[in-house]
Amino acid sequence: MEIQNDLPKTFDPKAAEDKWYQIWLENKSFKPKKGKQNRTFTVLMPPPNVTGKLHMGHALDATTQDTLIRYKRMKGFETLWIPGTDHAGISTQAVVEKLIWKQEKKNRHDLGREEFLKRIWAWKEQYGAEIVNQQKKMGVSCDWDYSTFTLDDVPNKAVKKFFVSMYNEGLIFQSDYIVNWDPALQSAISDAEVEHKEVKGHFYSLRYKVLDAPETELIIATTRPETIFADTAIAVNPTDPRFKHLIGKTAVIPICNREIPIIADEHVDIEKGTGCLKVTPGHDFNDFEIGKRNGLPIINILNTNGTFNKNAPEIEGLRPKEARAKVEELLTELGVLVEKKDHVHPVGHGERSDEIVEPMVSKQWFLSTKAMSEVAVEAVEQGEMTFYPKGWENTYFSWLRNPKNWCISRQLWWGHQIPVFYCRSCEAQWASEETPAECAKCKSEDIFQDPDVLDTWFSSGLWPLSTLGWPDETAMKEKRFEDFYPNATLITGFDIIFFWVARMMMMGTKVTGTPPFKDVYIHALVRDKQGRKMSKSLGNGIDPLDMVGQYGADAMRFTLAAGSGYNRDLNLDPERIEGYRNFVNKLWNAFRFISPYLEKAKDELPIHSEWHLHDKWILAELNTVTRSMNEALDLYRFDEACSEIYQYVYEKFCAWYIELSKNILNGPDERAKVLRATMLKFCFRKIVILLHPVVPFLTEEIWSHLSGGKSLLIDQEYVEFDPQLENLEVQTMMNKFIEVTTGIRNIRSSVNLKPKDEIDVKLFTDDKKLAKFMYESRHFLKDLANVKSGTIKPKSSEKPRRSASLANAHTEIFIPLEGLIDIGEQVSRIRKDIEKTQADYQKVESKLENENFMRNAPEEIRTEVKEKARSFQDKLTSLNDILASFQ
RNA sequence: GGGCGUUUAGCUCAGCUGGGAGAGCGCUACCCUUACAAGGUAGAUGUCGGGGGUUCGAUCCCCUCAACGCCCACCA
Repeated sequence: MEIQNDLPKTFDPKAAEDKWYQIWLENKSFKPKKGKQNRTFTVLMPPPNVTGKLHMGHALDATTQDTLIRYKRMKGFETLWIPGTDHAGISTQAVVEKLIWKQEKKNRHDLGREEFLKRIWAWKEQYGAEIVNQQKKMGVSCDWDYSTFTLDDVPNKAVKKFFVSMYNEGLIFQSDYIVNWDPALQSAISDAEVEHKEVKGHFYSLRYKVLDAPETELIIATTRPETIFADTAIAVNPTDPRFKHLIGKTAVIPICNREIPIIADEHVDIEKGTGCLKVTPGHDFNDFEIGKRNGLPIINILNTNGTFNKNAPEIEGLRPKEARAKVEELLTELGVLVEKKDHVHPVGHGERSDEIVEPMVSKQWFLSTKAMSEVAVEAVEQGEMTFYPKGWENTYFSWLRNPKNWCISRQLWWGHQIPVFYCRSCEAQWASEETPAECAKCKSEDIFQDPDVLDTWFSSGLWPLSTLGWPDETAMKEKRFEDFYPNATLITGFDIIFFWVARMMMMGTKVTGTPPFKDVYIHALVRDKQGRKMSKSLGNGIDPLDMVGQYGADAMRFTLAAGSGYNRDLNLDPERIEGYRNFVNKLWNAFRFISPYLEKAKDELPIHSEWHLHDKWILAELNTVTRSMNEALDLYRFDEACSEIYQYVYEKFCAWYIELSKNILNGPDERAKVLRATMLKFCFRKIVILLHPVVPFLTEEIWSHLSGGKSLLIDQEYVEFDPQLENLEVQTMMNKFIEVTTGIRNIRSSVNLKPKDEIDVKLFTDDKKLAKFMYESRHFLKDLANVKSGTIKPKSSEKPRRSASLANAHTEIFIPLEGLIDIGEQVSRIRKDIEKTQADYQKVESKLENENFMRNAPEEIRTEVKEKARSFQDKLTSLNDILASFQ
């Protein structure tokens, strides 16, 4: 049969991708539409940072979310997927500062706040647009009209509204408190932004003099000798017998010779170090607490850039590393350095700058999260919000059950400026959503706004609200806040469970009383094929757009979806994308095969009685895969959904159904031809519907042919399980048919028959239904295994001698080739099979002989095992007969 | 120091409530067979990390050891 076909042999993704994306946009397919579910389904895209280009993690975000949203849309939910971008305070400011320094050798202070912000906005416009462009290439079906940037008007209002209300409630407060100070950024950062890394340092033991007890010397161990200038006490444990008598006495700090009290504090660990702790309330978190408990003064010895100030005159102007060397030198000179040994210990580093963070006391804004975090924990405990996979709730809990005040102020320029105002005349301080013209108290016009900006995650925490218009009533109405809040599912990576998920839960629940989403699906982290994190320094990053260009968006999406289940790593090998590109192309070619028959095909299925056994089978299998896919997608098992449909398309549909159809489509029976064409079309429509959420472009392209261009696939209803299509009997029959056919091919291969060599096959089976079906299928066997002639008889019939042969549980297959085959080879092949079957048989037989098994195992299992034993026995009998025929 | 996770075919991984070890890629042989060589047919490969326990039965449950990875933690 020569097929006249204008369709190209390989699918060209490029043309289809741009074309269909444009059409979907024009058709407003991404906009929410009421469906048969009469329910909304909202997904919030984690807004990418405007720092640069998208990476594979974003592609995974996009793929899983788009798959979910297309699936739910087709299932009849009124879906809304909200895109957006994040200003990413520190990151973006740092990137732009670096760029300006490189190009103009100017820092932000040289430019001034206004000019510098102008530059960042220009950067944002450029990269924001590029991000959107990249997302479109991946096929994301989000509602672009909802697109929001964190510094837009409404999010600004949200931030101010929340801040002011928390300020007035007393939950946001300003305090001189010890914070993580990043000297590179010259800003405070939050606990969550500090990474602890193991650092090689030294343990210094210093000798202190004690006044009124000249015979006593205290030995103090420290890793940071340079901080002695800020010490305001020595602490010992109140129960420590070694030092009890010294409590209340005075010690003298070497170098600066300042006198400090020896105090008692529970915090001091008797076992650790020497049992004596130098207390530095200005530059250590624990010491700060000790200082508060004991009313100690605080001394700050650092400048904001990380150098030492005049409070440490001997090392003024030096950086900590140099200062340490200098202090070591001085201590040695004084003879008070008793010991110095190597010591590995964890040191906090800034997440963005990678600089050592210096604890420092400074005036910052804090949000008290204690009450909010309790509510956020409860929401998950009571099932109002569920993590998929469930294990991640532990991570979430561990963070929220140990709440600390969140330092929300940053000494940066790029971000939401803190809406707190000060009066120079009367020193009043107040928070306001509107920018005031005068002091709220004394009406003076000499007022100014707090120069700091808020932590980026402050606005991120309000994202589910602000993207739907909150708190602007007009915007909320327009964006249908009531209908779309709360979100259905949040999809994101585990690295931001603390930063983002926890904060959204706290803040969203605080404002509305309802958690911002019902499900949180945590996807894996994309790594390279060796499992290493993709990073610039390793140069192992894969650019999603490169992959789209090389293999097509569909192939990349399928690869990412196929790798997304409940795993925490996704090791991506570009070869896998190539493999799935081949799958996409396979589907295309299956369609090419069908396309000439589409004209003949009817749109409605004929009545059931006309269906061929093949038809019943392929529909039953389709039904099975439909159920699996629905179940898998409902549980965010994208990997299972993909493997189910992959298997169906490749094995069931292409390898068997299409191959079996050729005979009919080439045959003389016109009615059968129409029926088969109709069936092929029907199944193919279902296949592309099932696949569309993962593989949107190719399926839409094929749909345009299947539907005659009358409708869009994106708008179709998803396939649902149909109990009427179940047909276990037919599936069993086809499995036997496939076994026999494969058996014949197996024999052919074992005796090196060429595909062109026609054969005569003698089948022996006692399964009458199978015998009948095999007989009816004789023409198909010609196509499938080049069988020219054959017979089917009961097993008791006389069998050919010395033939190439094989047996399974139900059928013995003989290909008479006397004189053409190597008898020895055949005999050894049969013997090997006997051995294996014998072993299998003995395994199950021993179970049946085991009294305990027969007594304890459930009926179901016993029957199953008996069934197996019988089939192994049947196969053995047949194999032994065959072996005998060679004697 | 605390917590979590991983360990199954050469590679990447699946294996859902315990009941004859799977997929994809790769590999081998043969085939340009009339949708597809980005293809077809057939095939090889596993002490399911080690040890113990529960059970009629363990890749799956419990204990223990080991290796690797991640997160958290006050830098004495």
